[in-house]
Amino acid sequence: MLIGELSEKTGLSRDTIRFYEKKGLIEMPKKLRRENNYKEYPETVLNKLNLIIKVKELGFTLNEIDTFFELWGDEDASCENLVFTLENKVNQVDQQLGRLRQLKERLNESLQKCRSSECEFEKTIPSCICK
Amino acid sequence: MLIGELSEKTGLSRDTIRFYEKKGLIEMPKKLRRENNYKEYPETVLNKLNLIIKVKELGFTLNEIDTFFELWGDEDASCENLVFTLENKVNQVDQQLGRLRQLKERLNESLQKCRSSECEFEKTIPSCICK
DNA sequence: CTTGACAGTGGACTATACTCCATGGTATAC
DNA sequence: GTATACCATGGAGTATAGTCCACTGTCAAG
Repeated sequence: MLIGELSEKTGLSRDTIRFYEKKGLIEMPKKLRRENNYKEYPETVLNKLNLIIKVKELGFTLNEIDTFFELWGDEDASCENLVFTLENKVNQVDQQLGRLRQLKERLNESLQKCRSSECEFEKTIPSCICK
Repeated sequence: MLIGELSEKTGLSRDTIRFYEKKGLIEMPKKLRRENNYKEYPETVLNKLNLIIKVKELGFTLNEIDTFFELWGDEDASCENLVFTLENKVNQVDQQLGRLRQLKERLNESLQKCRSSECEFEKTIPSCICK
């Protein structure tokens, strides 16, 4: 199929598909062209793009997805590698959650100070933030 | 003081200070120069940079900080505006927390499938992610 | 034939927060 | 004088994930 059809089937823009191709996430051998040099995208590329979409939804970056494919994009792919990859991402998310919780605490501390009239401005600098 | 001293006192690089100045976060009137055209940064700029550092630690972007200063960078500044600003940021953080929690759930769902041997590869596509 | 849509390629742009590079001037120590 | 560090300015580069622009070619419909 041509890129327009692929775009429609995946919901990705043509530019996005070209971007992924340029980035190496999908591969098109030179011979997969029509006579007018238009690219004939095979079903495998459609499948791969759908996978990219799903994996991106799970919070993976394009670079991570690239590494992802290297790890288990072969015929020998197994769920062991995948478990490892997913566990790593869960860890990342946990760390982010931790950081956000801390940030929220700090914000609430400053808020408390502000609300309790302890806050004052010294030379446009609010004490609830700087002390 | 010169930019090197300011850099040392704030922990920010010279380039970062110049970047903030270019971005308008700190202001240097043209007349605050030495005879050799070197900039003479007053104490107020040091104070402001320290505030920027603190506010960035609270999760605000530089653009947000810019708006921040407009709201309560005047002599009439009060904690009312500040409370509003901080509450908004807490809300943002809460939303991010929500998104991350959902993401974690989805990851754990895929992980569960993977671990339970329900997972299989169809044409390099793992079913735990695509089904 | 003309027009409009589609396809291809390469490059620039967007947003964010810096960081690096190039060039030229200033000041100090050897 | 030389070397080194500091200062100034402007512009490019980095990372990420696209998006837009310019140009050329192809194809189908009017």
